This record gives sequence, structure tokens and C-alpha cells, in this order.
Amino acid sequence: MTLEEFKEKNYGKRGTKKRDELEAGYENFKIGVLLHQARLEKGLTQEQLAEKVGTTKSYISKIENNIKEARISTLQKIVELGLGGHLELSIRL
Amino acid sequence: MTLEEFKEKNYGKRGTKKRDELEAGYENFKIGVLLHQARLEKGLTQEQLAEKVGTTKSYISKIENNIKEARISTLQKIVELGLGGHLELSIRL
DNA sequence: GAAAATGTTTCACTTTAGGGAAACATTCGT
DNA sequence: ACGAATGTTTCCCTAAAGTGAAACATTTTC
Repeated sequence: MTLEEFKEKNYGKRGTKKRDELEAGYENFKIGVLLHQARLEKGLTQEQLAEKVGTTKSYISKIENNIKEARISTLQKIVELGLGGHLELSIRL
Repeated sequence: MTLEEFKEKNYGKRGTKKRDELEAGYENFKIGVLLHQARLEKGLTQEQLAEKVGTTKSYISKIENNIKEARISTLQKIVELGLGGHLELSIRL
């Protein structure tokens, strides 16, 4: 599934209220999608990922769907412990 | 001031307990330093930055010194409203 | 070296993320 | 169509971020 398909499916088409609100909101939207994509690339289920990180599938679902905003430290745990990757943070001026 | 000088001044030399603990801890250290550097580049005081973001200098200080872990949405407010920049988040697998 | 500007810490309180269990919903395989 | 696997939502509590005021410390300026 492409990124756009994923967004459309979960948040509605471009121009709808729900989609617009999410995309306006401080990048939270993006990180959930990134996480979702990365997990699929690794071929992991939410439950498998949750176990690696030491949390539950319900929590992973919330983060992927931007229902709760994760802390940076939590995101890093998920990316590092769960996906074997690295979370990059940078400021572009 | 270089990044290393800044770290040394505020957190001690490499190998000291305080410095090691901070650097071990999920990138929080880095974001405070990034913010500090970016603010200096813009020639702003903590108070000036705080005003732009709509908060107080005490809060900015805490974030720069990693006394509290900021949320992503908060970091983005600071970077966008305060510094006129953009916070980038990415996952490297 | 006193005053002003800048930065840090403390105290105190409110709000919200962190987190899990379990119910519910969806998707997939046969 | 049924059951199994996967994903989402709800409920609920705890811990930590968000926040400011004011005291304190440090740095800069004259």
C-alpha cells in the first residue's frame, strides 16, 4: 500500500475535514505514517513490534494512528528496539 | 561556542557520570543542544524565544537543558514559531 | 565592581501522554 | 462462511510534561 493510499484509507481524501486537521497538526500525522510504513517493511505485526519494545499492540496502534502523541524517547525505543533502525531529529532553519 | 564546548560546559567532560548518563538517554540530550545552537544562530535570548512561542524563559531553559522531555508538538512550536525553522523527523532503517 | 541582562532552579499545580486489559472490528486463509 | 490473526477503540489509572512566578545564579556591560 502506498503512503497516499494509507492516508486516504485512514484519514479520508485530501480536502476532507479530518484529513486536513491531521495534516495541519504539527507533524504528528507524518510520524505515525512513517512508523506504519517502517513496520510493514520489516514484515512485523503490531503485536510483534510491541513485544520487542516491551509494550502492547494497543499502544502501537494508537501511535500509528496519531491518537496519542508519543514522546521522542518512546519513538526512539520503538524504532531502535523494535525496528532495528534509528530515529533522526534535525532542525532546518 | 562549538557543540563540544557547549556540552562540556553544561554536562561535563566525556567520561564523567553526568555526561554519560545524558548521552545514553534516547537522544534527548541532542535535541536540547540543537535547540540551543539554533537559538544562538538566530541571535535570540531565551526570553525573546519564549515570547514568540508564547511561553516563558524558564520553560525554554528546561527544554534546552533536558530537564523535561519536550513533546514533538512542543518542539515544533518552538522551531516553527520561535525560530522560523522546521523540525525534521525521519526513520533510518 | 555595581547594575543590567540573561539563564537556571525550585515550587506548585493542571493537563495529557504512557500504558495495559479487554472488548470490539477487520482482514485473511481455507 | 467460519475461525484465526491482526488491528482499533474504550476504559481507567499513573507518571510525567506543560506551565508560570519568583528566587537564585551567571554573564555581560559600563
